[in-house]
Amino acid sequence: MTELTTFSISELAAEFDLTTRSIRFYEDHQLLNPARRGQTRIYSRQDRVQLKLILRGKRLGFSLLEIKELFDLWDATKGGSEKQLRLLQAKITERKVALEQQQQDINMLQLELDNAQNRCIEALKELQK
Amino acid sequence: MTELTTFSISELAAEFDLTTRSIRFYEDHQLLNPARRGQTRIYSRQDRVQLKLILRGKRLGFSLLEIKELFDLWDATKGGSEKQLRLLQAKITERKVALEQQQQDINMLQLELDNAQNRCIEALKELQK
DNA sequence: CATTCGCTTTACGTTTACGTAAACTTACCC
DNA sequence: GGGTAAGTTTACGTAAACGTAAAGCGAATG
Repeated sequence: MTELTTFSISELAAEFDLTTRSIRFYEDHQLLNPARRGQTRIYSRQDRVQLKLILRGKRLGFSLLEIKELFDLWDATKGGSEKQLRLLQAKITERKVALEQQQQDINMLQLELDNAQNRCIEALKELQK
Repeated sequence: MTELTTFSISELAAEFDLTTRSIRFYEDHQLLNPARRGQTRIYSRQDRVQLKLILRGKRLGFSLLEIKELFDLWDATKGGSEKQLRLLQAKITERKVALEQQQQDINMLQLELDNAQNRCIEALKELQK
């Protein structure tokens, strides 16, 4: 019962619809850290999860640098000093505030889109006559 | 009873915490279209609303081009042909789907941030001992 | 054994969203 | 009317996030 537990770079590229160039770019900027067999990159399921997180962050408008910051903060939790941990707390809170702002933005925009849609429907009705 | 109904470029820059350069940049790319008194730009409340929308779009990770597209679509509603209107419908739906995806992303990320926060709190408790 | 296929590094090019500097009007204040 | 504060255009610079091309390695396939 051998589960598929590793991935090649092009498998991941296909699955998430991005280029291998992008994936290597993320690695260059330390957002990924796959194992190697010789020169070839081998991605674990953990690496794949990590990639998912990157893409999620991107969809939310975070820069790669900000995403890296979040990863680093997360890693720092293990064995951080009190000062580190308090800073981490602050950062997390900061993110949460930003996300709440985004929630609001989304709600507003959804209202406007609904609005536009109605206007659209009305206009179509007009044309029907 | 004279209400404050127009704004200078630096007033808006101050209010929304951006540079005048940015505001002029948006105009260059047809996201704004303020009146002029001589050379000087004069922004109406409508212009201010428009600027708000731009910033909201940006916070949601839209590019300026995408934001312009939304504006154009909105404007096209007045006096669009049926074909235009149907295309607009499709675009709006597309946007709504993307926003729902973002909602999900936000929810997931919020869970993870809560998670991280708890982990943080636990780590602090450990240090307390 | 030659080739093809996928992966690799290296490196220069491109787009987006502004920053920054220069050189110039316009408006207002004393 | 001289200065200064705020506005203007023009133009070159820059960081982020890749695209794309070149040139090479390693394995497997006919």
